[in-house]
Amino acid sequence: MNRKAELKRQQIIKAAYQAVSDKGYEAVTLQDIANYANVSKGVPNYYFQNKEDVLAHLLAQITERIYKKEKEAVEKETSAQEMLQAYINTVFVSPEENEKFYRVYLDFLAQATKNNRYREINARFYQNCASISKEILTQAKKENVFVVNDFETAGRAIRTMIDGYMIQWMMTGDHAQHRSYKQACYQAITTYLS
Amino acid sequence: MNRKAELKRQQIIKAAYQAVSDKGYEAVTLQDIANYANVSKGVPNYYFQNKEDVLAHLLAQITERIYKKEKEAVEKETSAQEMLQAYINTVFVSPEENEKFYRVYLDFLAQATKNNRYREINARFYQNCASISKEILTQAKKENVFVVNDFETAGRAIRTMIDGYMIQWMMTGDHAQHRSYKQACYQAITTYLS
Amino acid sequence: MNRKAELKRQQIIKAAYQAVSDKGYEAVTLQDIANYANVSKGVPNYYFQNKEDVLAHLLAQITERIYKKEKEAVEKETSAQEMLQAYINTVFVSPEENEKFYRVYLDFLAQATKNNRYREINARFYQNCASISKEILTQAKKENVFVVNDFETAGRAIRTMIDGYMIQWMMTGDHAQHRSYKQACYQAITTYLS
Amino acid sequence: MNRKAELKRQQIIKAAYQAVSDKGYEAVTLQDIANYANVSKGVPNYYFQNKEDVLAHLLAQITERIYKKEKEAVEKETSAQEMLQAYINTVFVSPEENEKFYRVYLDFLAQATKNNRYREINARFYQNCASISKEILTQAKKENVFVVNDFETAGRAIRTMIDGYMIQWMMTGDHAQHRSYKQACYQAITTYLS
DNA sequence: AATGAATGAGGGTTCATTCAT
DNA sequence: CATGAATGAACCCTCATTCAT
Repeated sequence: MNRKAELKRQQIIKAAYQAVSDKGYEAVTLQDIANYANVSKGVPNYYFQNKEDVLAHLLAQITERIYKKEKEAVEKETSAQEMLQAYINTVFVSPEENEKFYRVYLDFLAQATKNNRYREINARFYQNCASISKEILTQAKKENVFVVNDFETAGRAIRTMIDGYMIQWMMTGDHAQHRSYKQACYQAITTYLS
Repeated sequence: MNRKAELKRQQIIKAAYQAVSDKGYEAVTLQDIANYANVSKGVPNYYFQNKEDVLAHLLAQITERIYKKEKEAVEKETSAQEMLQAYINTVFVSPEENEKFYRVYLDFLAQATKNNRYREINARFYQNCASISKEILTQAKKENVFVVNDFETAGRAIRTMIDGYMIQWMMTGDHAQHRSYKQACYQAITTYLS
Repeated sequence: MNRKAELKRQQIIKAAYQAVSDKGYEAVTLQDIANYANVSKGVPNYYFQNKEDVLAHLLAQITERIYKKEKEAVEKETSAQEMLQAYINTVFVSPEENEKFYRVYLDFLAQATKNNRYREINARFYQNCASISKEILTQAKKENVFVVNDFETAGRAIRTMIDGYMIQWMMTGDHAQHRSYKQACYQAITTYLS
Repeated sequence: MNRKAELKRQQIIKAAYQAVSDKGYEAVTLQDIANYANVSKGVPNYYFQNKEDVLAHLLAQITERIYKKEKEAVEKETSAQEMLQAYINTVFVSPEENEKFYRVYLDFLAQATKNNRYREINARFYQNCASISKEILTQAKKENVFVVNDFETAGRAIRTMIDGYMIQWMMTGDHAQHRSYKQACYQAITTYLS
């Protein structure tokens, strides 16, 4: 039975992702989430403590998924250059998906400044991202491509540029510029690492 | 009379700044703003069309102020190195002020993905920031310190790193690390430009 | 379940009838309606789109009910004279009921000049009233009592006098004069038709 | 000085007429009235006790004016037929003016069922209207055109038909039908009196 | 386990009224 | 006299949450 409950929770979180992406973090209602999940209004409250609890689980899940996708993509490659490229490609996957994810993620970042639960979830995400950078940089060192000693600092810089460029692209509101921001991001990172 | 009204509007915007910083964009109420301004509930609506109007004025004002401060600080200096240092110093002015500003600013960035008015205000801010970078890079070229040809791309990279590092620092929630993030940011920019 | 909901809607409309009759169309609040229905504040909004929706349903219902009552009463009779008498008797049913209904109905008439939805509901009511008059006049023609050829004109005249006398009686605010206004109305109509 | 004050009051009442006619009794605000009168927001409250006081004076004034106009028009004529015709012509003066006046007047009638002050003002208006009818009927008796003994009853019937037809016309919302309702009204009255 | 009716706090907004200037 | 800034009550409406079924 616990198995069934977990499925239901997944269904609700998935619906919440759609709902928040479409309506926005502040505009979304539990009714919206229930509608997207094709369940009745009381269900989200039945499977979660309250609205914030649903959204916190959503944040935890989407950051976890994104991380796994990025990690997988990077680990498929062998050379440092390819790994970095794969990383960036997976982050800048497509205008549509990026818009959807970052709309939600930006809302969470904004909330996280006042909400410790969100902050902690995001901290884990950052750590995970750092581990990806570390993998790439370790390989780069082996290959003697980028010679970086302080993995932590460089990893932070990489994520900084990814987030920074993504936000700047989001602010343009222009899908057509997605490719150029992606390239600029890749360029900036390699320039930085060289 | 118009003078007095302008002062009142300032008072309300200032109160809104405090209120949004404390409660967050979505949680703040007109009652909160009125309370922070020590006026009655109806006053914000008397001086502004509606809640969004108050907040849009707030965004416009804080971005404008930040820009002017940064510009002034940069223009006081003569060498490119000092200009960049002054820029970063002004951006990373203090944990307290940065926390206050970026709490509000992050909220607006999140909103801007769904609200054109905010998006436009932010676009102007980005342009202004680009003009500061340009000034620095122009001087750098003269001095032959950083040799950058594409000012736009480099300017974007600079702002990207500033925002990126600031957000990462915000997510730590730790005032003590402010200095180290500032240095990392400076380092990353100079590394990138070299 | 739908059955239950319909009952609830009826309950709210009935409460709205009382509330509007007591407080007036413009003065009545959703809170009033909720109070009269012995439900909480949110219920009217749960069963209806908004306040106007409640009131439009109220208008539609009371005009429909009045019409049906009048029609039934008229169709019970056989001679034209009796039919007319029954019509007038049903319209001028009692000071209490008339006061209640016309308080509400007058409010709606006043609103109808600015609100198309109300105007249309009233137009249907007028048509229904005209059909009653037509039935009476058709019978009268058979009996050779009143010889009227233009049913539409005469029907309009009948309703005109009914509404006109009723409003004049309302303005007296005097229940005791109800009978005399009813008689005057009947007299005026028969005089007009002869 | 009292003279000047009276002028100001007139100015406000006139503005209130325009404002109520345009916005409706329930929608009109003191700000609207002040705007139409080209005075500041505080003025209506300065010259009248409160909003209702303004509106009560408005009702008293417009009914008085209408009565005087009707009376004058009737007294210009000599024969009973012409007097009645002049009466009806003055009442049904034009679609525009009638719509303006009756929009306001209907609102007042609706209010009058719950507001004694309005009721009394309207009662005086009805008396005045009755006196006009009486004049006409007196002349008619002299001429042996309509032989009516009970002036009060007949006068009431006349006003009933006037109000009734006017309201029915208002409900059509159609300026083009104004003429036909006027004729129907005249016809109905003469039929009734014959 | 799931529903959805019901609650009621709290939001933004409007506006009559007051009152210092 | 006149202004219009300020007040705050009251409106409609939304929605998270509860709970009987």
